[in-house]
Amino acid sequence: MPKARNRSWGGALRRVTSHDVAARAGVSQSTVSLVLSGSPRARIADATRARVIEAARDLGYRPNLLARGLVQRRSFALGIVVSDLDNPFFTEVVSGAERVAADAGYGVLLGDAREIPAGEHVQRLRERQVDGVILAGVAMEALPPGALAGANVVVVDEPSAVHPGVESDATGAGRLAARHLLELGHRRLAFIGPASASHAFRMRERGFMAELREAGVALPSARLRRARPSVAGGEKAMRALLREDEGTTAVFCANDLTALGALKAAAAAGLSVPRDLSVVGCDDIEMARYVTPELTTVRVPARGLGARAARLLLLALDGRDTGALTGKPLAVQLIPRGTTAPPLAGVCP
Amino acid sequence: MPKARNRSWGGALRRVTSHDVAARAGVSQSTVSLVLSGSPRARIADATRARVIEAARDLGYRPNLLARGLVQRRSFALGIVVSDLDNPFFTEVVSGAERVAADAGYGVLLGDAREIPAGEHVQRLRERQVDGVILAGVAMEALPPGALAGANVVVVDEPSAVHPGVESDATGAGRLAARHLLELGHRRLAFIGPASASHAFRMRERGFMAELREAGVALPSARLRRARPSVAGGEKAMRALLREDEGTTAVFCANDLTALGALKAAAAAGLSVPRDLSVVGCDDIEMARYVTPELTTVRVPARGLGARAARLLLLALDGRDTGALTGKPLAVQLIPRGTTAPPLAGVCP
DNA sequence: TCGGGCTGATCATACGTATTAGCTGATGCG
DNA sequence: CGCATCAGCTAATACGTATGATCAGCCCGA
Repeated sequence: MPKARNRSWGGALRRVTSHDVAARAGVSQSTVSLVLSGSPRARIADATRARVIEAARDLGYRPNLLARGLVQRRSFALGIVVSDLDNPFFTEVVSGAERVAADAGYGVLLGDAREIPAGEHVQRLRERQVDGVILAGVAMEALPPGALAGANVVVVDEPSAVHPGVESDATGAGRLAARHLLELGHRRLAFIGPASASHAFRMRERGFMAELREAGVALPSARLRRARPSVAGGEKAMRALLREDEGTTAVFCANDLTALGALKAAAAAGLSVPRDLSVVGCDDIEMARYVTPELTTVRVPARGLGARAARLLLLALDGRDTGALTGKPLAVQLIPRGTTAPPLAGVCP
Repeated sequence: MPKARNRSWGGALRRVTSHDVAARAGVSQSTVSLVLSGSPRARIADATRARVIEAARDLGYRPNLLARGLVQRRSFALGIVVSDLDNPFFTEVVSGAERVAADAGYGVLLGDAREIPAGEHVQRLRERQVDGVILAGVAMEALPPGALAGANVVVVDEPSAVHPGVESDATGAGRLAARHLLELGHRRLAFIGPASASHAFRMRERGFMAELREAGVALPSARLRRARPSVAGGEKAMRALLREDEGTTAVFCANDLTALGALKAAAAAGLSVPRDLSVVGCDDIEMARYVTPELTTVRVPARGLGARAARLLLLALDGRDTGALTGKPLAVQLIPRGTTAPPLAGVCP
């Protein structure tokens, strides 16, 4: 059997390199590099430039970004770590960030912090030399100290003295929910949310409470329920609330998944929403429009947060001024739908 | 102002390299490499090994995976390109793949084919030297010829003579839906699905049609509606169906998003589901359980597909036998819920 | 005494690119 | 004619790691 010259199967093809292009164009490798990716002010004769480009096209040359990254000390990739890839809110954040990163020619490395802790993901991403990292839904305290030292990081909905951040108006979200329910006439309100280290959750709760306080409405501790921010968590918390408390007429949930769980539990208990109970969520994930009745919620622009985080990161990498993008929280908006209504009057209207 | 020795701000820290570790441990760089990532059978004295490990720990050494990838010609990363990152089905596929890849120490590069075509994503991923690529929801014909030449590719739910694939039993899904509706007594059936190049969609349709044919039930062309596989597409198609056709008692939609759209249109037309119309979806995305009534659908294990694709890819990269994982489609399962019921009898039961 | 085998480490090089300094010939200028 | 300038290209090197070849001892058997 004769030795195969160019085995196209059973072994990796030899990648075509800039040296191959150089040989075919009759120039040096440096020239190829200058033509194909050098600064545009490089002085190359038009004829030479054309020969190189043609040779590259003929050979199907593709630069090796690992090599480029090694010498430039930039990988033109960024990482994004989210707390829960199964939460539609975070997949929207990812989706928004992916789009602007890809448009800018950046690669996107993904990390889901459910199985592997966020700190570990950050380590790995840094080993891969990503130019920056976006953290969403990850509490800073959950990271080992120094994990982010010297890294370009943008945090979503989490305050940081050292890293720039992108945030939604979480306090405002809580206030909007409270005001909506108060205006409908509710006075016996409950809150379901996580005892989470996550800042956004804390602020939604705080805004809700502040608005109640300012309206002179009290929220007894029995109506403050802790739950993991998932459907199952919301369901469980709602069951407990219904068991231990009689008079609640409206409940605000820290996110939509929780609210969906609450709706489930309410239905299971034979309650009719919004007649017997009003429910407000937060996030406005797509699902919120498909439950019946449709979920009243506070819209948080997840895709916008992701996109803005990516833009901020890219600007910072270019050493550009990031002032214009930082500072002002993204606006949230109450979306009144079908799960809220005035409370049933005591006996008769 | 004295010159800062080690500026920790205002400039990138010099990364600590294996040379630094070598210097501190009093050995050569090669030794460091052998200790930290050489084959375990490398002959290194225990004392030396300990010194190196300690030095690495003290300095916080992290290997540069770009450099490693360059020399090993492996990046230990894989790419995943999906047709639509906003479709929960595909985010589940991604989620499943990410988990097994991360567990195996692989990085995951993400590409969304809505803005940038799949072929372009594949090119970029190959420039980044990913070891393999997973394609989900991407029709092979949509790729420029040769885009995958010489690459390790696993396709999800798309047949390929050249690349290994992972698939669900799409024909079976169509058959299950048909059988379910037939058993309930429906005879005037409709189908809503994309005129898509995607194989899974075609097979779902084909299975549905085959089952009807074998049962001697005809499906007139007015009841075969084309729609983009999204909520909006389903809604539009359902509106058209209701406008142009009177007698339909049940409809099978090629995926759940389409079915949700159909439900929307039905409700808008004043129809009561499942009394006036039965609807069956396909995928069993999480949303399916939150509409009211809950959507009857055929469960396709999205996460399983993603996980299996990743496992298959990793096996292939190790040159291991992939036979055990390939071949048998993943089973699908009818999930009867609230959107299907027997048809209303002609006049009176 | 010599050679052979073994252990434990190092030397040198390659991976594919970007980039700086330098080379060559031609042109301009006094 | 002498020298500086400049366009257009190349040679050489660095990026940080992995790895095959090599080497220094050292012990042992003949």
